Amino acid sequence: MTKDVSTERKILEAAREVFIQQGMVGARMQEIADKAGINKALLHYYFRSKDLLFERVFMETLQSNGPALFGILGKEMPLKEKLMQFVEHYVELMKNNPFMPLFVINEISRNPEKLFGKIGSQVSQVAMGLGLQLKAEAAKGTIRPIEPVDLISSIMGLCVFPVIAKPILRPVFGLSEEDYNKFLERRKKEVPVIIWNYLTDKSTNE
Amino acid sequence: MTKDVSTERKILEAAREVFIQQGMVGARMQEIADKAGINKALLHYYFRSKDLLFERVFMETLQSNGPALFGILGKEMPLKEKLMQFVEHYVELMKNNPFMPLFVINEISRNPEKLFGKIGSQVSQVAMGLGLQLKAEAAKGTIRPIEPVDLISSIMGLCVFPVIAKPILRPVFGLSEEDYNKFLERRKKEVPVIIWNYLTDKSTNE
DNA sequence: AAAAAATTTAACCAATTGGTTAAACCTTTC
DNA sequence: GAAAGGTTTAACCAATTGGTTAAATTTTTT
Repeated sequence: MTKDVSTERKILEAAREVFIQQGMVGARMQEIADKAGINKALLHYYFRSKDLLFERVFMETLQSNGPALFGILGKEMPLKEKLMQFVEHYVELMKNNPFMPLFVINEISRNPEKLFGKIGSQVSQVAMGLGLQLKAEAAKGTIRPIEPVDLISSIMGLCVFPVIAKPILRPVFGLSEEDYNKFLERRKKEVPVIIWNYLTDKSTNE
Repeated sequence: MTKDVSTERKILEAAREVFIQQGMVGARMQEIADKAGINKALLHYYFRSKDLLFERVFMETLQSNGPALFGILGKEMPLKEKLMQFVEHYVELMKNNPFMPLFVINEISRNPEKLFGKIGSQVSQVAMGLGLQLKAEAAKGTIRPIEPVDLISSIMGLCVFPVIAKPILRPVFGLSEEDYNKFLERRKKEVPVIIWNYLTDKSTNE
């Protein structure tokens, strides 16, 4: 069954599922083999060790999503437009891969150095470009002065929390699955409003 | 050494450190015993199994922080005041326990049911109270109408992301430890501003 | 059809790990 | 000083798990 898909891909898909749900430590090679419809021997025949397999899956996960997402911030585009597009893409991405953010955060926390050499420099580049735009806009007086870290942390925090905290939020606020989905959709509109309000507000607090 | 501290407490402190840094799956009983300055036999003599020990540590973690923190939202107090106090406490709490948020989120994700019976109902109560206040203020026209989930998710997301994403943010934005701490301090002031701006802004977007 | 590569089977190994046991040794309590 | 409980030591067990091996079988390539 599904013979047209290469075994390597079947393994990678299976591994991705298991790693994302169980984490690197919790994942079992046997479970990955089962889910891929093969046996452990063949699994090791393709990817010599658990570490190598994980490395591959993790990097694929990042590379297949990171560039497109953060690329938005690097485009030549008005700030507000960037903001809306980024949030839309980011929330949608997480809606389709709910386990991803926690997975990424966990594994980066477990091994911060590994990451930076690979994709860190690209993101840094984007951050720098964004920084210039923020400075220029602030000089024109169209937005308040702000550091890129502050802005990106705010945007991502607003988007990511509802997803990673879903198991807490749903019972505490008594949300049905449908309620929760509405809530997520609301974020797509509201997060840009929150951020844009903040950026363009002239009043000093208090 | 430190003989006045009961062995039970020494174990719990050690276990807390190990669990928080390694997670439930990654933690090793031997490491906990070592860090507590005792041996594995005694460890099992006090807490029969890893599961029981973890249960105890996890609940202590929640119960020693949750009520005080979310209690703020339940107090009789102007919204803006709640907002500022909550953020101040929350960020400070995480500054002193940087591994806690990721730990809590992970373990709740691993086992959502276990939590709700214990502290979920209290938080629900607080959420309800907050909901009434939000409705009353919105009726008076002092803030925009908003659901408690939306508000709390926004506040917590803005506070928690800088902490859990620290290993990403620091290298990507080239922050020194000092820079990062300044950044965190900035959050204490800025998060309430972001939220309050959003709540009190009358303009419909675009 | 022959050669090469992919896949299965099944047994096996070594290391780790949660947990146990039993005897001895301290320390405190009564 | 006897009893009881806390603590150590050290060996041990069973289960899990990452990884290996070798031979047999199937599929693909040439």
